[in-house]
Amino acid sequence: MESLYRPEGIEERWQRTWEEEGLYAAEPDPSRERFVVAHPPPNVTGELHMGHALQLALADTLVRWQRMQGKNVLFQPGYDHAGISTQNVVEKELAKEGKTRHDLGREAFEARVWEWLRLYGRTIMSQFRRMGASLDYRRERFTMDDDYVRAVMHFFVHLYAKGWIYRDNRIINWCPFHMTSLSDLELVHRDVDDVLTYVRYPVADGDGQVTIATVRLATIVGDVAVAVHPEDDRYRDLVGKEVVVPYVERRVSIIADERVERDFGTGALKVTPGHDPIDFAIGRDHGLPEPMVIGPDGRMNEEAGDLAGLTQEEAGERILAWIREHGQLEKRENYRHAVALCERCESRIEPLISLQWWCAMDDLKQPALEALRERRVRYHPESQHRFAIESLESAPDWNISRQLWWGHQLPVWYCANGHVTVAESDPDACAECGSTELNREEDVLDTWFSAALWPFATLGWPDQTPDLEAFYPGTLNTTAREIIRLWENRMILAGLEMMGDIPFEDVIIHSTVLAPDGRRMSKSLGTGIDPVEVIDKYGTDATRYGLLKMSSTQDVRFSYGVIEEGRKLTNKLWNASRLLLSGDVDEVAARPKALEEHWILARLEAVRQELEQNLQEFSFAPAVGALYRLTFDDFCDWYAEAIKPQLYAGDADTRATALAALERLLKLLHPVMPHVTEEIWSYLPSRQSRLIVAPWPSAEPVDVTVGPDALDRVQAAAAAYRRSGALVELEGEERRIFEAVVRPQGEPNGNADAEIERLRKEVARAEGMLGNERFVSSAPADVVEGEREKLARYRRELDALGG
RNA sequence: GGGCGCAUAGCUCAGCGGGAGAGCGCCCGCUUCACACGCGGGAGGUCCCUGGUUCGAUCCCAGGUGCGCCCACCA
Repeated sequence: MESLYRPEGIEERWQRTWEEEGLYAAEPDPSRERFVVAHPPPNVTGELHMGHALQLALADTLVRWQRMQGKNVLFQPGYDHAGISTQNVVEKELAKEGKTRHDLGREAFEARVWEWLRLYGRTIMSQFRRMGASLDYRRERFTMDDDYVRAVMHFFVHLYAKGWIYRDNRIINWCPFHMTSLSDLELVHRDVDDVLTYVRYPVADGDGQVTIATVRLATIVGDVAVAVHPEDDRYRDLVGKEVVVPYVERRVSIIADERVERDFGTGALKVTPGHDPIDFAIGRDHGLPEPMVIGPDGRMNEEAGDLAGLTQEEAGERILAWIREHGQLEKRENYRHAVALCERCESRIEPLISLQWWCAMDDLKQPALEALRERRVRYHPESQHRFAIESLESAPDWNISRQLWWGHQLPVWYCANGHVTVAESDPDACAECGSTELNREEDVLDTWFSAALWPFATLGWPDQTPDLEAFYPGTLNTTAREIIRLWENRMILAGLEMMGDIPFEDVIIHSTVLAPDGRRMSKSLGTGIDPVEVIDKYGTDATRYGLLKMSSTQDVRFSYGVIEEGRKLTNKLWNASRLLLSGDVDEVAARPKALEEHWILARLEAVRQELEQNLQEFSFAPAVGALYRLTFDDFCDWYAEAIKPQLYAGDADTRATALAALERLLKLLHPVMPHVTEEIWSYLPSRQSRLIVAPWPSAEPVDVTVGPDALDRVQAAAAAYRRSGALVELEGEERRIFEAVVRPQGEPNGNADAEIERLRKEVARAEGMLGNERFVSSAPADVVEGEREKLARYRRELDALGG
């Protein structure tokens, strides 16, 4: 064993060994309690990023801990086909060849996606392995697997039969690049500099005018009304009258609607139902026509008359010129506001009316809301639980159709007579008229529609498989904040609807890892840090440690310092075991006799409890902090130093006990740092199995006759001596330990006077507090008692120093 | 505009009613037979501001300031 721990080969070797020996494998076993984590399936085209790395570190730590506790663990891996995202990647490939998907046609394009995936996709699991993630890789699932597709169709047909899936013409978010609708959750908003134009609409049959403000002049030709707030005194008399829309010179009514903001612009809103969500809602309620003047390509269409074929910008300029000529321009002002963009291509979203498939949420979400309110499913931290409930309560009907080619095609067929047939597999004839001329709906489903089934479709559902029986409902899920509405909530409602039970009990919403400068990690900003590079440099164990240590707050800045801390911990542990494992090693048995031996076993037990408490509460940062202090301060700096004389003297009991202590330390560290601990474990003569499946220490009761505070006096004396040369008198075992640990460090710096001075100040402080009657009478008894004990100890130490 | 969160040592962050802490960085001393990627010691802080509660507030409450993330149909 060399003195520097080198993780490279060791980590890779254990990852291979664990997997080959089947130690990640999960099989149904009703005799054991289960622990099931359906890990979020990454995009099939994806690469490991810091969010994945943190997610894996958190989940795998819990998984390994539970496995050591003897639970039947299923840690489920797999991929998501990620509709629009994957299609985007392959279309970019095609673009390099100067082709579009339309050049290939749908079938050839789909074949091309599969081919691309065969060559370049599904590579992320090897990176998951490098994170040490103990997923049952034999069970890898893909949301486009035949069985999974069957599950998705079953889900759709079920919801349709209940009347919860319907088709309707509504305003939707249209991406003119991808030529598809998008849900609200697939948009990003960004501030842009725009111009707000104030345009006068003359009142027909009379004097006066109404001025409206708009940033989209081109949509004027689609205006069907002007709306004002019903309680706006400025316009009260005009409601019911008509105004003339500029350029098209069409007469439209002035209507009253509460959705109009009185404070914005002039308080008058031009109503364009075809191209604005609010206008659409107002239009529907007032029974207005819904002309669309912008086509799916983002250009003006035939409805726009002589503007047809122009871009919106060009059309806007023509209209502006017309308005100027007619003296109807009031003013133009710069205006910065947020616009909606496609999250994949950042094209500006066109709101337009389109015939789409929808999933009604009102009934579907009720059981999920109940489960959340009753806390049968719990989000952590608590603030996210409230957010999850609120966002589910307000969830609108879900646009589930996408005009893409990559995804689950809707199981819907149209016959020549216009009837709709919905079936799990290709129907021979129309369910209504028997027509055999059937055309399948071309749209595919929103990726999240299939993802909602992940916890049970991965187990063979809709078939009643042994796996489904054994591993549903699951236990835990981990995810990022922005995924709550897209995925977590939908898994809960799908699980309750189809399985009659929740998919998991706890959801950990983990931190967002920001770049070291506090900005978002993103490739486009150049602020991303590749976890694989971090692993290459520091090792997987150190990276896991660092990520866990960072994970305490909602948003964390990535810090190499914390990863480095983890690396030092692996190195320290490595060297401590070199000390304890050198020489003749033949026995591992806790036979504590000396004070420090009892003490370290008590410390290990105390930290075991602290660790369990922290992990149960998903408080990872305090957990790894406790492990660090245990290893460095307690195990190495005190215990190992204290036993050195006996160790060098060849005392068999000391060594056997030391190895037993090391064994327990390795077990506590293993969930966080699996590789270095398994490597050291392999040198222990007593080992009967791999550390990964060794029993958690709680199964081995330790005789704790000496408390964790047994070395307090020695440690205080050592601190005083090192700080000032003050020699507190110690006797017997305490003196022996003091000399073993402290003396080799050389002579102290200062002199005893400084220590005496410090102790006097402490005595004065404690006396002051205990002399305060309000404190003694109102503070908790244990606090007062604690102060008394401190005072007594300070006085004793002062006496010992002759102060 | 809404929600959530954060402001503590030069940096990254713990602590969250009774002594202000860790890691890194910095300074000093140590080639001590596990580790110099180490050991020991040290310097360094109106615990963001203003009020309130309390015998006592970095910690609880209210308000303010600054920052971050998520969400959002004021055209």
